[in-house]
Amino acid sequence: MAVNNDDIAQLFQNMGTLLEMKGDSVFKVRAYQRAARTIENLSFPLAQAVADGTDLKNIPGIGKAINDKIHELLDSGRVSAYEKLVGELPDGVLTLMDVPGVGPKTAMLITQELQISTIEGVERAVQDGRMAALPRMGQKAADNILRHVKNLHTKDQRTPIGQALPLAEEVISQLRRACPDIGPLFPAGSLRRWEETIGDIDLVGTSPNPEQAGDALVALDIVREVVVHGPKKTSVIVEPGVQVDLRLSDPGSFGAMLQYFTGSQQHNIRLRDYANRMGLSLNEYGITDLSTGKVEEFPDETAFYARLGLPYISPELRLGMWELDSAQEGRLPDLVQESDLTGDLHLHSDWSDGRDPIEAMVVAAADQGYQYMALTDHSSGRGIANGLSDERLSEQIALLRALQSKHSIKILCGSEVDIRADGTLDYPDELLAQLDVVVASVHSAMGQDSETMTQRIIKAMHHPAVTIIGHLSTRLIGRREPTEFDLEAVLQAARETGTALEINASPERLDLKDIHAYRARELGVPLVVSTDSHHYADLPQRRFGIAVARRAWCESKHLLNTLPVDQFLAFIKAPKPGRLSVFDAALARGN
DNA sequence: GCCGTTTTCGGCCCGACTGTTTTCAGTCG
Repeated sequence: MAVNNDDIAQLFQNMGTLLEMKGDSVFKVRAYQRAARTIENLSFPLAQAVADGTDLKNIPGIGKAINDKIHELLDSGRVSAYEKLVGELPDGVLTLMDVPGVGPKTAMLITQELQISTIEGVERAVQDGRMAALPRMGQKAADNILRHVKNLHTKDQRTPIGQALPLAEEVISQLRRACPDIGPLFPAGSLRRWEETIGDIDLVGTSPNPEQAGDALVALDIVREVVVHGPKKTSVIVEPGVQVDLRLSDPGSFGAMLQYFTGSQQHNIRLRDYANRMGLSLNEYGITDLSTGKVEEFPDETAFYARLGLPYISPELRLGMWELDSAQEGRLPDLVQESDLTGDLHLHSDWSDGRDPIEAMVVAAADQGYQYMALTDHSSGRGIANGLSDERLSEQIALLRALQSKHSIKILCGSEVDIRADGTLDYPDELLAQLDVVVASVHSAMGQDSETMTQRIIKAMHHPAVTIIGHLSTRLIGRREPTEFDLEAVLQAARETGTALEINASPERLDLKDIHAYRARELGVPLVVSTDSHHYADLPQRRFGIAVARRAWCESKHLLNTLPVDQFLAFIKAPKPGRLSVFDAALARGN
């Protein structure tokens, strides 16, 4: 079986944990954890890189020892040092770490003293009093463990950003009503970095009276449970089971606070390491000159980074990967923004499974400030989505052409055509040829093996009418796993055939995902951010798609639908694969 | 285990909070 990056990252994460349990150097532990974080954020598969002869030691955080272990894993399917560690430690220690509040030390204590290796065993040990009797334990600590175990059953760990962001906005609005003297108040953490799923909601703001604001948070009706409540930090669980952390500062030091709580942890570790070498120390209150002990405060992040001799680094880039090196060298990308989009190329109406009439979608697109839009209802193979028959599509094309005279926005005739299991499309070629934009998507036979799925998608890309491949992996975040396919081969084919790939902005999809979009950009594949709107009110969801593009280090020029309408039309009117030259020319000009 | 505008050896981010503790260990982010 192929070993993917997530498998490798998990192995190193476990190695770090096991070493920590053994009491090994915390720096060694951190090295493994850093390598794990880096590997899960890589845009390319390590297995492929090794096969191509890439020196992995060029990747930050990977040195000789970890490089050797990766090679050993890829060659033999196992890592002897890891197996030895697992053998030395009690069974179940890693399992117990799944319980929040149970770290390496507690997991070791429980497994060694009570010979417990399962979550169920932990539950029983709390109930019969054995847990509380352990050294450095007590009734309260034991009860807390039980509470977390119970939560494990009810709540699955991470919240999709599409749910977390509105929830954060609701908590902010309620907190403001309850405590009007709060100043600026923003989501920080993974939400501000626009990660596709959120562990907990970090809120950061300013207040003349932070303790009062914490009290107000605890008292909100939506709060189900208080986790911690101290003078500087308050954490609660709100309905429907998401943790919210609140930190407040003086306006004068807000920049340091926001930077600190935006993270990521790896970004902050690297930034502090960098600062230390300048004789500076960073914390959430400011920057301390280590030689004088003097603390400088910063009202905003731009000033904070500037004190370190760095340009502002956008939160979407703060992963502790390559952003610091790029910042030092002045090579940070000028990231694409929502306002750069010139059109939406994936919109449904009530002709198929959308909720609104065609004209409502046209008006909504014009309201976004777009120069063009493509209506792309489903093809007939989507029986359940009320897909359009050949006749109804012909009828719709005629209607759209007629509608154009009433609107200044360019209306493009399109379709979201099914890619059938064998890679053929759901409409005859003559009909497809009449369309301006064809989004070809997989909606069926998602269980195909990787080789079949890869060939199926590539075959669709070779079709002269196919403009864009829609939601490539078909995943639904937290609900449906992505299909299996060879990303590198698909990206290669996209480039060769002049086919664009969609970043589907619907927050339940976000497909391409960030690291795949990153790889696509690296390989010069034209990308599109479309909303797949089924309702006129869905068009603003482009913000989620733009966030993915930004996390992929995309500038405006990397997206096809930032082109002015005349250039975009030139692209779709040119035959494949030569149309790529239109995109490449824009890429070279940098617009 | 990784890394280097001062180093191939000697460093390695930083603080809040809880629970069990009379001064701190463990966990989290």
